[in-house]
Amino acid sequence: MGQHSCCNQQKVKRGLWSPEEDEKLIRYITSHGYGCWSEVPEKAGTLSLSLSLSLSLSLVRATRWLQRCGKSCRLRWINYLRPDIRRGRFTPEEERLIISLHGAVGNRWAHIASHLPGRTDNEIKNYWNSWIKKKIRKPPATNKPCSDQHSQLGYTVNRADNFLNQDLVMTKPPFQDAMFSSSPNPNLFMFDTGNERAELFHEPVGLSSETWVMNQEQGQACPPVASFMTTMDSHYLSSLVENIEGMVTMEVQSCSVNNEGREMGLECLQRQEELNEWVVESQQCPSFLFWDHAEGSLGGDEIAPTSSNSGTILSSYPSSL
DNA sequence: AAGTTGGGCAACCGCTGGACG
DNA sequence: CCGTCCAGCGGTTGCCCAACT
Repeated sequence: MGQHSCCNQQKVKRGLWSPEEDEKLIRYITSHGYGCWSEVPEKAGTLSLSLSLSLSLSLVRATRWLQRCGKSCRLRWINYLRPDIRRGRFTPEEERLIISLHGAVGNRWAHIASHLPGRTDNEIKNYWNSWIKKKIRKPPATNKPCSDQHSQLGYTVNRADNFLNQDLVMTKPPFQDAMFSSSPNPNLFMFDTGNERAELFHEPVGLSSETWVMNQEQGQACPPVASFMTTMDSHYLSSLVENIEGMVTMEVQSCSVNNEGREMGLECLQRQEELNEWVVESQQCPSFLFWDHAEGSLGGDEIAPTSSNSGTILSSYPSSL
């Protein structure tokens, strides 16, 4: 546990920043900008020296340098002192965006922050972690909007809590398009690939109720079941269950993934038949999420053609999200 | 009133990758 | 190609303070 390399040169202070230190940094950055963070502490202190002529010499000596490492200065500026920082509670819109983006990109806080002007990655990360803690502690809800319908249909309505103790695969490189290209029902899945992943979360294809199609088998109008696969972590799963009205949760236990996803697809197909009934009854438009909690790695190139994975199918992704 | 607990969050640490000599 | 430096990132720590006992 050594000091960071940039902190070796001289004795640096750690811990909370004092208002004086903040002032030094702000003065320096606003008048000079920041080029090389490692130079900021000394230069900021020098600037402060010229502004501190009225102080006693000893005090000036003591404050000559901003006794922080450049890294600390950078962090302080980016996370706290920057003028465009937006503070205060997250709005519901921001919350939704965070949930959506987190589902798409995982713990890439900087990426998520880039979509929320004025918010820092640190802030979002802290928010997410504390928020999730709260969610986990919450006692299980007893009246999910769809629970009645699902119990009638024999669906398993899961709560996030049921999954939180399982080993989860955090967001991994996305699945490959070709991975399950010959899945028995091509409508059942869409596969998120690379950069398209986030878009899928924003605008799940086929979720519009205006594009309902005839279900040939049942002869009834039925919304297309737009589906996509993703790896999800427990946090995101929790947020879905807790916040999305009309959440439908379906589970496929211990399905295996063979080289073409056939076996998994078959099981999903059975589920889809059940789902179709529900769709007709409820006039709702769900989609599938595939949540993998398999042992070992899953996702992207790491999916070996013959690997066997357990998995969970979660459905419902209302278009209102 | 004093001690304890837990949440919020600022700050730190270690790692990674890009730039550059 | 290799080594060094540095910015940036995500995980983690630890402090502060309010709520609770």
